[in-house]
Amino acid sequence: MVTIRDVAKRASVSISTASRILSNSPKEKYAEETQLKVLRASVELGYRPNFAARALVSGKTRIIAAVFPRIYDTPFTALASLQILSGIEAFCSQNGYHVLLSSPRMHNGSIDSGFTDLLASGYPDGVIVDGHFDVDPIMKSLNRFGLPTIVLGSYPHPYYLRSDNFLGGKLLMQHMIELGHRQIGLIGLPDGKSAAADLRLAGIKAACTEQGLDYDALPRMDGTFSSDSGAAAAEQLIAANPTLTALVALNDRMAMGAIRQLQALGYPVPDRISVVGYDDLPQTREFNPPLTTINQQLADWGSMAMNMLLELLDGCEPKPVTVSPALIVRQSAAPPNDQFIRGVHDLSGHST
Amino acid sequence: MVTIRDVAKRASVSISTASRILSNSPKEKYAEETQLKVLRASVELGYRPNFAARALVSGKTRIIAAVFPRIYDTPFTALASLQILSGIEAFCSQNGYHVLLSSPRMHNGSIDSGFTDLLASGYPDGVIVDGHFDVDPIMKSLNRFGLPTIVLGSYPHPYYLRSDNFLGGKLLMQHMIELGHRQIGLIGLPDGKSAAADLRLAGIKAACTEQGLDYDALPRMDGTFSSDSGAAAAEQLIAANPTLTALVALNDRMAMGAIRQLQALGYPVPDRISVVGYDDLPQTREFNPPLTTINQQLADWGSMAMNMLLELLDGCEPKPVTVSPALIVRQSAAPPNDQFIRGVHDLSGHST
DNA sequence: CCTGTTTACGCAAACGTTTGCGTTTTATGA
DNA sequence: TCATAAAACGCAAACGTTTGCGTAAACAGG
Repeated sequence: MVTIRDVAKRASVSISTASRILSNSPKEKYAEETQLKVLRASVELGYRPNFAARALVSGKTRIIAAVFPRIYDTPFTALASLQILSGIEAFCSQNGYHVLLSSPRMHNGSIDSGFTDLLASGYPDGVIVDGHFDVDPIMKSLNRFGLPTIVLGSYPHPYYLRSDNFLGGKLLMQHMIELGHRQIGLIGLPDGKSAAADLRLAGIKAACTEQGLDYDALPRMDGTFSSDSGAAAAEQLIAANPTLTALVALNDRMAMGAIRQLQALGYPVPDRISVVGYDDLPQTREFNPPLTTINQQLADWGSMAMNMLLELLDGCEPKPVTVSPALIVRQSAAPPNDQFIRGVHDLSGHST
Repeated sequence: MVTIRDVAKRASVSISTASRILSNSPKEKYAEETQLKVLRASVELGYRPNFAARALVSGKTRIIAAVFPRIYDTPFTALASLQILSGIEAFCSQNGYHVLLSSPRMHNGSIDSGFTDLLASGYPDGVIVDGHFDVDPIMKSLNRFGLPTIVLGSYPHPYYLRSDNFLGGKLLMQHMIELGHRQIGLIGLPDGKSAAADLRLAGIKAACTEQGLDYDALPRMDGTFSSDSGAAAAEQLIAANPTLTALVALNDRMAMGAIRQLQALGYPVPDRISVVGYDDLPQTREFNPPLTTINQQLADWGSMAMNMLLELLDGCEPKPVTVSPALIVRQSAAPPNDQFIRGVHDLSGHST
């Protein structure tokens, strides 16, 4: 291994001079000739600063821990997490940071000791936690060690980055109402199950109120996030309310399940009934029909979170950020089709 | 920060004694009383060894770099990568290692300098590279720094971990033949495009030869990995060969596209025609019908790769591993159905 | 030519560990 | 009781950097 000592010797300067030139500390000035000597020696020897030594003296590792508790459990949310991770990593590699991936596992109630050791050993300079799940024990550990932390999602924390789920729900419902739908079924989630879902529903309600629709009169069926639960909810909703012209699901998976079920029952989407989702999962683009949904701009989250974290590392107080989602109009929602509505009872007889 | 010095002082022993007891070096023996004193002092003060100092003196960081070049590009292969990553991380956290995630980006032809800096700075002790894509420039960098490396996939390397694609293809084809299919269409990939695909085809051919089927006579249409290309291939195949009773696709995405297209054209799967894929993507389970496919045991790859890497770090020569894939029988393939075969021309008239 | 200031650079301590070797204490044997 | 061996522990160097401070050289003004 070629050390800074070797470089200094070859350039016939002292170690401190070499160090200062190589890490171009801003304050000091050096003769141009000296700089060149050192720089040349450095490349000739292929010098690479030893990171451990740097970390030891500076107290900074330039490592960021990305804590994504359940990234491996559920393939669907995993893709969303990956989008965020991608942003984090891109930002880090451009700014000389590195990403340590950590997915702490629960060991009969308490956290994986590997995780706490990681935090305690002065390893990462800062942490970005995916707070979309229940991360209470994790946050407790983090607080204990006082590491600069940014939280993604709804978990309460002074430095958060989250999506405006209220706005998202509102945008989605506004779109359906503007298309002309009045008979709208909701595929929801049980109240209190997910903070994000509750807010989306609140947004939906707000849109109704604004447009003079009675939210409480809308038929609603709750699912469990999964595609199958969406399918079941759709079947029950349409059976109980044959005049529905639209279904609003609180996530894409349930929306896709609903569409598949409706198609199987002989209800073309969107010709007979419109269905929209929420999340803009990658596969919704390849879905048939491509899904109208809400995109949370996850691709930008990584760099935004890192910017906040770097502020925090600089000792500043970053402002928490609430990201505005965007409506993505594709082909699973269309204006209600009178022809189908009149023929609804005949049509439904087709289904097996 | 509480250092080992503090612990030593509180236990009134020397630093070296404290160090040896805390890092329980095997050779030395200490009076039980001393051990207790030190251990007690350690927990009372909440001592955590400083990782940078350890790394500096030992020359080992206990960091493993997981290099997944295009993990963020393609959501589909991303899920496979995540499965592997999950295994790597689980193994690492159980063995006191940490995972540094790196997805080097190409910058007009040459690699992201952040990546090479990472490797050169003595950061990771070892590297696991996903060699399923074109990783030539990355491997060049790695070789330059001589880091212990394990390669996943078909990229040529002394220490590899790969799937037996030949066997997978063979298992898949055998299954179709055993179900009774003889009129089988292939949804392939252009020869030479992917080493894995070529081997899968070779395995398919071998199964044919064994069972007395003329491989070269099988109608084949090549796709481009994507769902849409699978749909197009299926449509052309069935149009040109109306007596086909089965389609074998070289990956799940094309298989799923094919099924969707066939269903849209009025060919029920698997009643009229069977379709199988390869990869066992997570979504194939929720697909309708659930896909019969080949599982590559990716969940085990992480720990296997890590075992190889640790051997390498110990100075041993790990044996490269070829993992045997497994046939996953679900519901997208069934025996050929004579009734449908006879009525094939009538049925196809139904499609729009 | 002398004093004072700036510029350019070097000395050495410090960061928190590990570890080879030396030293002290205790146990062993005669 | 003394020599010897074994056990238990401490000293100090080393890992590769960064950085506060000191110093020599160059330069300015009088």
